Amino acid sequence: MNRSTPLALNSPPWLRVETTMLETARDIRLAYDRRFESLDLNLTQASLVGYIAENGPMNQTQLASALVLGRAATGSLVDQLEARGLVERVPDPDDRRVWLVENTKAGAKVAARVIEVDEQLRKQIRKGITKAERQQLAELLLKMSANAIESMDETESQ
Amino acid sequence: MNRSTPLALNSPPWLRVETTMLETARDIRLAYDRRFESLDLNLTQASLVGYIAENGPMNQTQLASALVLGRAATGSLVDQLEARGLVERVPDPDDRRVWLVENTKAGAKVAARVIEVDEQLRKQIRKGITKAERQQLAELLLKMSANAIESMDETESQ
DNA sequence: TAGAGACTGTACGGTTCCGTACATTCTGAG
DNA sequence: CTCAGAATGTACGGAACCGTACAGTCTCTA
Repeated sequence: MNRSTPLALNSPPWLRVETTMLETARDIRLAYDRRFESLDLNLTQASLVGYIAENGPMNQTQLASALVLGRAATGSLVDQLEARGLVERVPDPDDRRVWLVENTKAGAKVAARVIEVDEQLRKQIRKGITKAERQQLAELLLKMSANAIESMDETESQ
Repeated sequence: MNRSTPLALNSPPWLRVETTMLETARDIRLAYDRRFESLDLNLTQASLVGYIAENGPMNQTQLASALVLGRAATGSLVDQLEARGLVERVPDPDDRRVWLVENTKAGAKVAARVIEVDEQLRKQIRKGITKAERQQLAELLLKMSANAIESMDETESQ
């Protein structure tokens, strides 16, 4: 046991389930980061490389929306990966504004490992949880997401 | 519809449920931040004030662990709130190293609003979700959390 | 065939948090 | 009593993002 935080149970009373989720998300992100450390990547970087591997070259705006990041952050992310020779920017022949980001050979190799690692870890995280439960979980999450977004829309118009 | 990101469904294929959760957590945090904007607080600040209101004065290390934050971050959080007159540091009579952080009168007032706002938003986020579902959701989350942490412990010893 | 408006990527400053190192203070073993 | 080791809060540098502003391109309408 090398963890000071004793799990979400004795957490702030507000946010109950909500807090639990925030913390679970944090734990999962951390687990992924740890796992990708051996590849010298964090979760975001790994996602980018992996995403390109599965969906082909793509411009930065598309990447940003896929990764749920801003365009600026995505740009600097690509900078980092490009500096390390994992991806490269090639001009889009149809639009001189955009770069198509694609994996280099090295990047493709890393991407394969990324996908492997993801599958492994995902399996571990899902241990003891049935497919039906997962499905229900996903539904609830989406519902909460939608509710949260809806609540923001309301607040805006005040 | 004022949202560019079309929800988690068309997100990176890896991390499926996991990604959905990461994003849901992000949405919820955002919704809280938005909601607390009217009090000029973000979720973290609000949590601190609210937590003290319900649990009484407390030193920073305790606060840090309750908020799942580092001690340094907690310190600067208290700085901010102290500068705004919402909390104050009083010396602990039993230990000259520690400050007891407590709400000022203004802080207590804000805390009451925080708790209200939390209750409201929580209700909205839970719309269409039964208590049983919430309970199951919490269980699944805790299980995933535990799995994630366990996976990190393993990785360490390699 | 302009020219307004939308879109793409980048620059920059700001925020929130982490991790490490540090001075101060407490605590317990001898 | 003393002194090593633990704990508390702070200082500082760094990472990851956001949001805004901007220059360069495209695109569509008149």
